Amino acid sequence: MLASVASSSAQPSSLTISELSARSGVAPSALRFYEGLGLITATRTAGNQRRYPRHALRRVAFIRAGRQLGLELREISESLALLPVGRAPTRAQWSRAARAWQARIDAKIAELQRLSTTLNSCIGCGCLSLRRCALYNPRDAAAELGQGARWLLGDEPPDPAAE
Amino acid sequence: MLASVASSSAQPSSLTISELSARSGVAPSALRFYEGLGLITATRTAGNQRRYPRHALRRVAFIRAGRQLGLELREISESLALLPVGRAPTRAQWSRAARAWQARIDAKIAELQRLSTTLNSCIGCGCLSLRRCALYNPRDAAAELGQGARWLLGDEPPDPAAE
DNA sequence: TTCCAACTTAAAGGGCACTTCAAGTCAAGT
DNA sequence: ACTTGACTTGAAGTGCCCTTTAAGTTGGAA
Repeated sequence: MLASVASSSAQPSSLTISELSARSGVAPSALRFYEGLGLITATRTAGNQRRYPRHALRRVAFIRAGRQLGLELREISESLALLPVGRAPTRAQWSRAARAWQARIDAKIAELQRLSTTLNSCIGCGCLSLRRCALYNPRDAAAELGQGARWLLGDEPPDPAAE
Repeated sequence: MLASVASSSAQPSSLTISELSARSGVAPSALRFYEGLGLITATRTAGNQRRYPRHALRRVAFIRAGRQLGLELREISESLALLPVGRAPTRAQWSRAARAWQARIDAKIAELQRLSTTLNSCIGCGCLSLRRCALYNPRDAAAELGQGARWLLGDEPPDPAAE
């Protein structure tokens, strides 16, 4: 079962696809899929089976982190391009790659916090007007309408016609 | 062009699908799709065209916010069930619905911050070991390995065999 | 009345990220 | 040698979220 080649001890110098799958938590089919997209690479044995260098694990972890972040594989692929394929990244390389993600994470968090405060303010002020609530006009609500009556709960202040 | 029925003034009492589309930023096809899933509803004119009450805009905004959050339409549908279909929500109803989202937003932010600190620590300490880096074993890395040598950059400390 | 833009439907298509399947090959133990 | 489990491929299937298309109807202005 152990497909380790040389060292029978703790760390095999290369991983089979099922080993990489087990250690990364990513299905073999997904790993093949990633390979098809060029996100990871593998060498082949004489019998045409894939063997992954250990640092493929890093790439896969990177991919999963990106997916979790909500990025598409194409975008992940671009960030991944900052890391060397055949060997472990240098500290500088890793730093560059990680920093690229950092920006996206920060943006994502900021976006969520904006949504959060918007929702909170909707609760707090009871502002359920279609025209005034920031939820409806996310990008320009605050700027566009600086003042105006503050009616609660109803969609509109005049026009009591119900439907 | 204006499909407003009664009031020719500022706010039509109901919206055509293209009006709702324009005001929500969601394509008509998506609105029909949402309707098929029961996320929004519309009355029909004598000629079978959809007419949306103005507060449909709120529902659509809610849906988009949820999508932005990364939720599936099925989950959004559940939260949406807290809001009344035929009229504007009361403050209490809105509060309940919004609070449900708040929890998810908070969780998502926490998750992103975890990823952020993980990446940062990887850069800071230069920890690129496959076995030690939190990126590889997100859930148990910190717990599993409390001590050990701190080698930098290489995948492994012994076993200098390259491939 | 005539015209055209906007609307209707059902069905098919598309992008993404995979998974599943079928049919076969490889590796390793007995 | 044989068996069994892990591997290989390409193609098709899946789930989600829509979009596009085709063919026809409606609504409002000229």
